[in-house]
Amino acid sequence: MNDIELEKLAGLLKALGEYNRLSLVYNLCDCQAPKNAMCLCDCCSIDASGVSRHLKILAQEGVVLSEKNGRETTYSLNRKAVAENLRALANKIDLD
Amino acid sequence: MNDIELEKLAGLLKALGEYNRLSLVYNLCDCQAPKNAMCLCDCCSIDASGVSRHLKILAQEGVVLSEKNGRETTYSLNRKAVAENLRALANKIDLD
DNA sequence: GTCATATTTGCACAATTGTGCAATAATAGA
DNA sequence: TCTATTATTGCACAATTGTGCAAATATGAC
Repeated sequence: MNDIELEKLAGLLKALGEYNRLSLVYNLCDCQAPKNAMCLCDCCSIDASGVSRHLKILAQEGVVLSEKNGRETTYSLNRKAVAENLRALANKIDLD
Repeated sequence: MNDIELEKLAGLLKALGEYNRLSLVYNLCDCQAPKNAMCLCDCCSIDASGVSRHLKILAQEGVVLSEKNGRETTYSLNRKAVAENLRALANKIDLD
């Protein structure tokens, strides 16, 4: 693991390591279909602009995938990628 | 997963989500025996006080275990606990 | 076109964070 | 005792972060 990859992994963990963002991720875990931002607003205690910014960060770090449909943007978890990164780190720390 | 647990998990991820701290963790991954702080200083570009603070944060979040032996404190990864948390999140995100 | 809905952005601000340097504490060894 | 080593803490400061509010943007519905 080189510096760049480490930096990238740190970015992912940092994105997940904020309460409201992790709440968004948990919320998205349980839904099959992508959700729009308004819908995701309900799961955390901040206003729409804050949710928008958090979703942007999550998208930048590859945690969520966003798709613009007309006037709404829907978000879904980038499940495989995120899980893979987390498992790789877990295995590095503790092979079983 | 209730709010408290989510907060705790966010704390763990946040602790891991900083470049120098993640470097410390990676460094500890590869060593069998606990390392002292001076030794760990070599793996990141900050001074001893910074390393001390980062290790304190990692210890608070349960990432590392510390043991005071005379004038040195040795650190080791809390492997099982950290890996378990990461795998639990990975499974939540992408059950396979 | 107008209006309503969904989202983003600009601005401000308080709070937190990461860092270095110097001082301090704690302790082993002479 | 004195000295060297290891680690932590106090202070300062720049940078980043999370947030709300208001304005702006985009687009669908009419």
